[in-house]
Amino acid sequence: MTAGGSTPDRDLPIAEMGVVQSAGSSSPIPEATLARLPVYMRSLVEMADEGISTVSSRQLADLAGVNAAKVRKDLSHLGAHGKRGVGYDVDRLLAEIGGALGGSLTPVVIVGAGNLGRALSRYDGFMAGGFPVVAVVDSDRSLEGREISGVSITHVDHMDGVVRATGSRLGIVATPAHAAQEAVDRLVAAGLRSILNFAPAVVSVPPGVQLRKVDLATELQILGYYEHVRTSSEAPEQAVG
Amino acid sequence: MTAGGSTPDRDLPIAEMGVVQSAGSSSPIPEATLARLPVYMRSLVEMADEGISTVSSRQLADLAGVNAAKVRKDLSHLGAHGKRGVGYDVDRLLAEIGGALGGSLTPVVIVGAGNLGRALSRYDGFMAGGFPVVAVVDSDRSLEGREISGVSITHVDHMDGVVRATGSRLGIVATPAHAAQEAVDRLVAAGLRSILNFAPAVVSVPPGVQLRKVDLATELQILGYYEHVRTSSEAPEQAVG
DNA sequence: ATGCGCTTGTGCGCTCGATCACAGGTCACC
DNA sequence: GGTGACCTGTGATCGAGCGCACAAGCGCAT
Ligand SMILES: NC(=O)c1ccc[n+]([C@@H]2O[C@H](COP(=O)([O-])OP(=O)(O)OC[C@H]3O[C@@H](n4cnc5c(N)ncnc54)[C@H](O)[C@@H]3O)[C@@H](O)[C@H]2O)c1
Ligand SMILES: NC(=O)c1ccc[n+]([C@@H]2O[C@H](COP(=O)([O-])OP(=O)(O)OC[C@H]3O[C@@H](n4cnc5c(N)ncnc54)[C@H](O)[C@@H]3O)[C@@H](O)[C@H]2O)c1
Repeated sequence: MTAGGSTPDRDLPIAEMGVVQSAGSSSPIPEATLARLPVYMRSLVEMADEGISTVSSRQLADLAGVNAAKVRKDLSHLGAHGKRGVGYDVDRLLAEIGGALGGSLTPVVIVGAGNLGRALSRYDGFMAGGFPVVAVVDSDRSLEGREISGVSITHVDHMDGVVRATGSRLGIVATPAHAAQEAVDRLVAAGLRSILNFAPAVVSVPPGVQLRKVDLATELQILGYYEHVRTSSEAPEQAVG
Repeated sequence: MTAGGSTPDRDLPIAEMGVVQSAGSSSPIPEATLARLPVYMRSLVEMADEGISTVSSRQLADLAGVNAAKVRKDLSHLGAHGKRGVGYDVDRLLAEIGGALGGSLTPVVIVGAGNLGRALSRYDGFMAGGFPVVAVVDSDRSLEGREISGVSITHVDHMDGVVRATGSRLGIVATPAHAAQEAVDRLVAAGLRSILNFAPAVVSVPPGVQLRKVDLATELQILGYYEHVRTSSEAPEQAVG
């Protein structure tokens, strides 16, 4: 029950945990930086479209809504050398970030063709971002064969074959919570090593499998907390001057 | 996020550092803890359903997939006193967490009734979690009046009235990226102070407004990065071929 | 050639979160 | 009543990440 990949608890060999070492050409790249690279990329694409060829860390920081020093440190992680006194070359930066993030297409399989699964399947932003949805599976046989934006739904029992046939490298779980662990297990069994889970359930994966979760209910509840605190401290009037 | 509200501690003058403390009853509760409370809550609800009345930090930690000490420290933040040698009372803990997170219902308004907005509107988990979707607005007049799970779509121009009439306290932005800033501005103008943004755009809000974002594309890209690093370090021979 | 303004790259201190470890409290059982 | 197993609450330590601030590099105007 203790999630191996998501929360490195006690039993994991610490040596293997942290980052993905140095076989490739790139450096480790810290998570926090990693999470910002796509944001930079979006801003850079916009600039490139406008014909801007050079950008300073300050400008990029403003567009991305972060600190300029952070931008510089982030970019330094992927060896992107800008010119002092000038800034960074937009096109080169795009290439560097793109390369660091994986560059080529990463086909995605979605498990669960309900409300959320269908919305995700139809989302063209994934395709645009290099993550084409090439397969959708569900346990509901009545959905079998139905098409969603060019991809026909397959029964979850055939996941193995579908994953292999389509070359999916990344799985998205959009099943009810009680089926999430099973869905994840099947994805892992099919050979996937990167999974994004939308179900509000704690699932465990074997070591070496990357599991991330998107917990919308939790996001709402965090906002709800602040809302609650605000209203209960605003109501009793401004006691402190 | 140039947002003044999204990361309170960073943007505020250090003098103001303490969070919301003064008037309210509860302590500040750190973000990291806040994000885990809903997870604990889910596990606790399950246990309560099974008739379990007492839980130790170890048990809860296993269910939530985290460290036991972390559970204890988290719970200590909301003054939830367990009994040494025994554990925590499940029902009391549920009440305490529920109270800390806001307790009562927090009505939600969704901006943008496209793929994602409709999926979110139909999601009954929000209602179950205390966040009923009481309003849906869109700029597309052809959607006006159409119903989604009991809520009829209103034109975005009437947002003010709808928000007031429904008592919405929390806004969800599910518009295209280019309309996100406008949507946020309108929500703020309507009096909302807590917003969850799904659009992949950097939006800014006035100080005091809580803005959180859910960036699905970024999640995929982070996974894609690890996938990329793994494959390029696992199959150096095959890749060269 | 030289000075000046602009920008990068990064060392440093700080805060926050995670984990360990242990003292102190509780209960069951004999 | 005493003993031992168990569990909580928290001080201490460690690491990640953030932002400041500055030295070093670059290019243009003169
Ligand atoms: N809909 C939303 O907006 C939303 C928002 C936040 C979180 N979520 C979460 O996302 C998940 C999906 O939500 P939804 O609204 O799409 O639910 P849904 O009930 O509409 O769809 C779930 C789908 O999963 C399929 N399924 C069930 N068991 C399966 C299995 N073992 N293997 C494969 N497929 C299986 C079902 O047939 C169904 O089609 C849920 O866990 C939900 O909590 C949804
Ligand atoms: N669909 C997904 O699964 C998904 C996944 C990740 C991110 N997103 C993001 O969520 C957002 C919505 O995605 P979608 O697929 O639902 O897009 P969509 O195009 O299907 O829907 C967008 C809706 O917003 C409405 N809209 C446009 N401008 C508006 C305005 N100014 N005020 C109010 N409403 C307005 C449109 O009329 C439309 O109904 C996008 O930013 C997208 O990038 C979507």
